[in-house]
Amino acid sequence: MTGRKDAGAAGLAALAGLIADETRAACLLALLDGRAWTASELARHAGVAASTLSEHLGRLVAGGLLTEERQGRHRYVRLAGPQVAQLVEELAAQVEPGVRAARRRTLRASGAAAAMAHGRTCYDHLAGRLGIAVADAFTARGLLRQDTGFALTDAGLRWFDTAGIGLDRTGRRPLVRSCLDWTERRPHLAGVAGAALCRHALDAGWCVRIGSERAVRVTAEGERALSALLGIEAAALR
Amino acid sequence: MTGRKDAGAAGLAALAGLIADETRAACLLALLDGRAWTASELARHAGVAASTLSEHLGRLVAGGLLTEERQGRHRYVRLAGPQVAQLVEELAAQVEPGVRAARRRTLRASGAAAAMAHGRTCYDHLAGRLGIAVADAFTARGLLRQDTGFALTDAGLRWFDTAGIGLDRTGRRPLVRSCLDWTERRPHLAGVAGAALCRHALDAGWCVRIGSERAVRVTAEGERALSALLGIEAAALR
DNA sequence: GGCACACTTCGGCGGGCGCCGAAGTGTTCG
DNA sequence: CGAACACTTCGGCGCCCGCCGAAGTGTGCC
Repeated sequence: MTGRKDAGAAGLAALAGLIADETRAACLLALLDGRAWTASELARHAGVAASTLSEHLGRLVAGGLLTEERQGRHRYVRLAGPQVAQLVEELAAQVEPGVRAARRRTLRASGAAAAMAHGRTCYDHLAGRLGIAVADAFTARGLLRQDTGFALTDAGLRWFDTAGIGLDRTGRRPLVRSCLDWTERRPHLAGVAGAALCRHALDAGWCVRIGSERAVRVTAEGERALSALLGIEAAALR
Repeated sequence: MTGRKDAGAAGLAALAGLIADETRAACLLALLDGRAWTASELARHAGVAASTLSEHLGRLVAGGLLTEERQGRHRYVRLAGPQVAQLVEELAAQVEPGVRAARRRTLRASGAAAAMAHGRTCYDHLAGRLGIAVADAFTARGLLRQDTGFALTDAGLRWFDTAGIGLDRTGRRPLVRSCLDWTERRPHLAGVAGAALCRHALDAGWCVRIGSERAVRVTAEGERALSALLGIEAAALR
């Protein structure tokens, strides 16, 4: 080692460099809703010209953070997978302590922020107070073990089975993973199980998306289901 | 939302920007050994002038990724905590797929790389084939559950107790966490338990550091202990 | 006290990157 | 077919950032 840099350093810097731009960061955060956005939607969201955003998308796709899907004159992009979502989440969670002051400044300037804190999706699973309530209920009922790590118990596996929520255990993705919540600073349920639960909650009408953002609202039917299946009191969701 | 960027985007970009420089990235990777380095050591390691590195350190400290400790005319820096190590690890793990080709090019150019793949520390816990062997042995003996997440079992807690390795469960840090291994692409044991085990392994002479890098070598005594306590065959460590 | 050493500050240089608007390509729709 | 639209490519501009060497500050050693 004559003083030259590590081979990995260049790769690490390049990957971080993809995120190290405010416009690209805004795109990645927007795409955390797990859906596909068009280039113009992202350009409007980020407040830059279409031509500028086109170049950004090119770099993000080339760097493997996004995948694209062309349909006619539209270019749809989405996060390349759960690993990318996890990466962005983790970076964002690390940022929060510093940004908290700013958030306090804006106070509850927007009702949108309040709705996000209340309940939202985090790529493909539930987050916010709703996500925390679910994770806590799982833990309290002995379905999820959080004291010595983060794993479903056998009772937890049975719960998914009896609830009729199938878990695909064939892939490489972990069955369950903890994901640090931005707003609550506590872990919620991610991984295959978290995604399956979220999908079921949306499909079964337990909660519905608010507007075009990531925020979700629990329906009356959802309150009944969460109370019956997990013992979550409706009050805890408000 | 008139088209202006999210408040979080600026923070995310700023954090990523700290890592998005090859010199700073090389420093962070070097500091993954969990020890404190002086500014000149890092400058030599990264191959830049002392003045250049001084500025980099200033930014990393200001950004909260490093903490510094002045001793006389030396400036010692280290990673600010396990969260930072985790962040860098995760980014680096994401990079690997792309860098693999390059690694294959250099082949086993350096024996140092082979030693690192064999066994090393990853901030404060064990990694490499050694780390994987330990995690696998834990799992095979029913001490660690990896199929439904990643958590110690009650038997696992007892194992630490009888081995005389204390676990501090008072802090905020999770007792156990999975950490994706760069070289093996499989999870190994991190968190409080991983750190305690690594510390014990070094203190008890189960393994020793090779040179000044992160690589470690299992001693004859270590082979006996790992065989007796975890049923790890010495052959699996070579 | 004087010298060696670790680190910091400063000015200056060069390169890279993000931004835009204008022009070009391909798609959809009337 | 022509107009509207989504996206891309290209020049050009300006700024920021990483680099260095030289000079300055503080510490430790003889």
